[in-house]
Amino acid sequence: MPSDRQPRLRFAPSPTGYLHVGGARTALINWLYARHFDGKFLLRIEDTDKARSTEESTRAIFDGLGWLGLNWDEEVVYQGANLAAHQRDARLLLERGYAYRCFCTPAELEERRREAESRRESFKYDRRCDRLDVAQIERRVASGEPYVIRFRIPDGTTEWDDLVHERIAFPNKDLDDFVILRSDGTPIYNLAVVSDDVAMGITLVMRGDDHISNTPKQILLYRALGVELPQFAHLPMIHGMDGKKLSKRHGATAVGDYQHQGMLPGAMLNFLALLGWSPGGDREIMTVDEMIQLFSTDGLQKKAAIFDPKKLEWMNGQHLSLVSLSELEPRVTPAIVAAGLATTEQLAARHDWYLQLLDLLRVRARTIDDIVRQAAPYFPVIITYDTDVVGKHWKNRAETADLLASVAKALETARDWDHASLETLLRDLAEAKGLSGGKVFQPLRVALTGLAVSPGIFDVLVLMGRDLALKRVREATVWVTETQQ
RNA sequence: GGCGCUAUCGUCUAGGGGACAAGGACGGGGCCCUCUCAAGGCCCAAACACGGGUUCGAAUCCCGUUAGCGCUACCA
Repeated sequence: MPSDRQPRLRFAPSPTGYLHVGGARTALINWLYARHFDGKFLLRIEDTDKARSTEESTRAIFDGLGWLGLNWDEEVVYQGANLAAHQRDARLLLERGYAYRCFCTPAELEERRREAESRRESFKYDRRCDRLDVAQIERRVASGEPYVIRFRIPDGTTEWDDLVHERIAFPNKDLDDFVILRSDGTPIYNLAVVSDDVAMGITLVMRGDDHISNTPKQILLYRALGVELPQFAHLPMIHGMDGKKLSKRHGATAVGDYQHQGMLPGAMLNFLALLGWSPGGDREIMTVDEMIQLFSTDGLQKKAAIFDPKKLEWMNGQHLSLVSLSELEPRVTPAIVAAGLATTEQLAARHDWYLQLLDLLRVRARTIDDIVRQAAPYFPVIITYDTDVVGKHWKNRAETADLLASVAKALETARDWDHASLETLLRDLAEAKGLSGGKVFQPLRVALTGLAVSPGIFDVLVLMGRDLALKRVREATVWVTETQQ
């Protein structure tokens, strides 16, 4: 039984695009299994399709996995490098009589497929080349006629106990004598996968359930090769909101897209894990370590899950507040710098202040981009006033200009620039003017931040500092005065 | 067409014969808190696809139907 060995799992993407969220989910579940059961998680790049594989895609896979923190335990295996082994296995199967040469050309096959279709029959290779006599085969091979190697499907039924589904069975009569080696000597997917999985000592093959129909073919290959079978687990697909397989038209499908949208890797992992796995009960928000600890194949889902970006955002907001500031800082800083608000050096020079700012802003942010947007007013940059907000809180320009001028004057007199003092000062001002707190604080918030959303107004003042705060209020006063009709 | 997989609120899910007039979360609606927003608290609407069995009893087990999805290459 595979269970008495140390579990060895692999994630085997083909480098033909970006790291898709579905792929990332598959990688994550493999990784969680390996980490929970103290096994090994390996990475294999399936680059045998030279035409579609690119180095850029390979890098994107590394980057995506790296960002998510899904580290692999041994050197990356490139399938293309195992060509000789694949050919050797194909040869072996031919010699042992499990496979045979087929001289039918792609054009002939296509023709027969079309005929079958017109007769509304399903096409299956008719094994005509398996009936060729030895002398004829030798003659055709000697003449240099191209041929492929086909695997001969035996009679019977092929079945296995899937870790996610239960028993899955395929009558062998429904299986086709599939090609394992092309006429140019390169291997076909199913052969390459089995050959590599055997070589890598994989004990559990966990992949998307779009591979279910490949599994009986692969099991037959394992048997013919005379090697021990791994366990299989087929994970459900991820669909878009319309229930169709997640694709480009659903918007962001690459892991990198979410990285750039300001998601935290921990939140992404948490969200992806819950798309097809549940720890049971009502548990939802988890750190990576908690997921590893809680992981169990019992919670694996059979049903395809729909990717809901809304829930991802919510979850990211939860993680934004949950992670330590030291973990958050390096995620946010590059975005702050990229937005031109400050340089890394400037942030380092006011480190305590910066952390305080982050701590205050993260409460009401759902993405890192939200934090950056809200952080802008605290840096000496030009801010703009949101039109909707102006219309709401600066409706009467003359009154607003008057109010802001009074606020500025009051703030100038502040002896101590701290929360308590400022609160006393401004509440007194409101009372003197016969206004409710909100009538003063809201217009002031707009003046300071240009936004309707911010931390408590006194925290904003303290964090902004006397000079910048006063500058913002004076500038707002001028702006209000100049824009009134 | 053939083969396979799947089926609980709009979405992610709990549940695995009696604890279910089905629980949690996102999203939606409302209220509270409050200087705003977020967070938080409280409340509301919202689901066992359908039909047969098995059983004293079915969301749960079995069969069928339907629907969705996947595969059906000298792609991976």
